[in-house]
Amino acid sequence: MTIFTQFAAHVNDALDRLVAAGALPAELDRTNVTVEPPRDASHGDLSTNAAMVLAKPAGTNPRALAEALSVELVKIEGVTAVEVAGPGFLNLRLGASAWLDELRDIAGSGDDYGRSSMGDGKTVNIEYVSANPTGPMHMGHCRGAVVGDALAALLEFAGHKVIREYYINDAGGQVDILARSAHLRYREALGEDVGGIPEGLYPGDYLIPVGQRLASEYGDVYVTAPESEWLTLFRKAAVADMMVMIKADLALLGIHHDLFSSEAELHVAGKADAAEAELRARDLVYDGELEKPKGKEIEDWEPVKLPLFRSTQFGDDQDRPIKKSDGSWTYFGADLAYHFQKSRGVDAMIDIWGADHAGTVKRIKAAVGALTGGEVDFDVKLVQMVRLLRDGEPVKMSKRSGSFVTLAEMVEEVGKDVVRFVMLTRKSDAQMDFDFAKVVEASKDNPVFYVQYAHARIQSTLRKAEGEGLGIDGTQLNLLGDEEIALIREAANFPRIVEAAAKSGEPHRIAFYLGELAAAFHAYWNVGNDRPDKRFILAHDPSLTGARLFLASNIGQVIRNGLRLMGVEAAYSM
RNA sequence: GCACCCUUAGCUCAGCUGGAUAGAGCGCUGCCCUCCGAAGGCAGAGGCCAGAGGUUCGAAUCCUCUAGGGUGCGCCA
Repeated sequence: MTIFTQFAAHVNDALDRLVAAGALPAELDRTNVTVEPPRDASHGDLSTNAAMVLAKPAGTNPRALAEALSVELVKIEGVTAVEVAGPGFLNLRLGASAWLDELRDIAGSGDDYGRSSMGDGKTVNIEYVSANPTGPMHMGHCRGAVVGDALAALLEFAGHKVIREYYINDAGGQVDILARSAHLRYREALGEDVGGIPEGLYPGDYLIPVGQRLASEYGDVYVTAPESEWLTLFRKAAVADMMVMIKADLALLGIHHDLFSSEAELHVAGKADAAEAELRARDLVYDGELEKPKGKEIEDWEPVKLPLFRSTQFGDDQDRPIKKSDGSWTYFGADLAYHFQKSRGVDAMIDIWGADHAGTVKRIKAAVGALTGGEVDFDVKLVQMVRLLRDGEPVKMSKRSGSFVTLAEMVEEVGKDVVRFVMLTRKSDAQMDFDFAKVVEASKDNPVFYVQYAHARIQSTLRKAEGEGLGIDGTQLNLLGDEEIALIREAANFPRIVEAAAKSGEPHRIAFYLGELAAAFHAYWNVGNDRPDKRFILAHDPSLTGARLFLASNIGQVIRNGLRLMGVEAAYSM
């Protein structure tokens, strides 16, 4: 229970008393009643919109209801003043003890401060990364990976049971190309001069060891054999190697999935057929012809009869095929089956996709909704592209096809924590720039540095105090004054931010919140520049020092909790 | 042609799912360090929230249209 939920309950009780007194009808919908800190701190500690929300249905006006409610609110313990303001806001002022209690609560909860039961133990499957198993992770995958991972941690902290899943696209044409590329490297490993890598195959050097492994395992058995004899075998081996590489890349970012599911195995298990049968039974799949696509000249267009999903019923501009003319599954068809399968036994599913797949969101949501009968919440979160810059100039990609800035290179240059933090400093549906020079700058306009610096400053202060024989003391918190309580007020927002971020699926809010908390801490710190009596360590006053160190240490706790949700290690020195 | 995302201070972006006088950093202006708390601090200027309608006690936030920018759009993945 936080200070906000606690007083929300008190406000609710006060409304009950008005109902009991006959001043308010009993059956009013109170879901829109909020008890929040006002934006402007001068308005008080807490603010409720109860009078404005309830006045109309109660058949009265906001000001009158506010006056009546204020009489009840002043009776609440801890409330020192109630004002009716503006169009009918009720602003509450709290005594210092309410905030000091919250500070004690931070200390008592420690790593669990901010944890919420909002999710009610519901199981959420979150699928993210799911990069094609054809090469190492590159920077394009990075943001989705970080956002997905942070969201998973956030949902877990907010009371959900979370399954982190990676969907391996190991059944499409691109893994056949991978197999052929591996075959070429295999021949190369056996001493053949293969020359350059032909157009249409993956040129990356990372396939060389795959070829070597295949060579040592099978000798020259498959050198001249027809593709049909080695394709499946090589594909499987190459995909396995790629996944080892991808997992290693992800580990560099501290990302570990609980579940890796394979598209190929899905087909073997007949899941796609089952999904198709289900959809046909509901007349959501039929055999029909596709229209010729607009806006693009296609020379070899021929109408063909295909099994189509009725996505136009759900707002798509045309029905979409689930199988190709050769009878194999389209990506959409397989994806549909995949979602059908993973919807079993979960309460909600979230996919993190790159914005380039935006066009397919509608149809997959429609299909999943139809297959699950709307029983499972399903959301697709799109992550926009990242532009890589260095000192404001776009980073040049190598001209050679198949070459890109890899995730490993990014992490190597700036570090895991910087990559993770920066990727969370924008709303995920807005594009962002990642400037290699700026993200490591030690200055105030670099939020990574600014937040870490606050934490490091707190820790070094605690170390310094210890060196002077002064320690944390939470027994005389009443020595803390208004400026210190302002800091507690900021820290106390953390649980609300966690819930709001989890509910909206927006982990970036944690990053921005930490920036604000750090700013509040630095501001307080800076008061000590001019006024030595406001410094944390006062050799002549161990009691006040102890109380302030208690405050500082718990601000540090909140920063750590926030950083942990982002997957970032807190710095203990800079 | 169509779909999705974006448009808030000179620049880069927040804005707590509809609340009060729209915020932060950078940049700009003016002040503030002869070690030990200036990789900084304080104050100020700067806004028709792209535009137009609508919804209601109340809109940057929700709906519709328009204009810009981005991404994507074959049975690819």
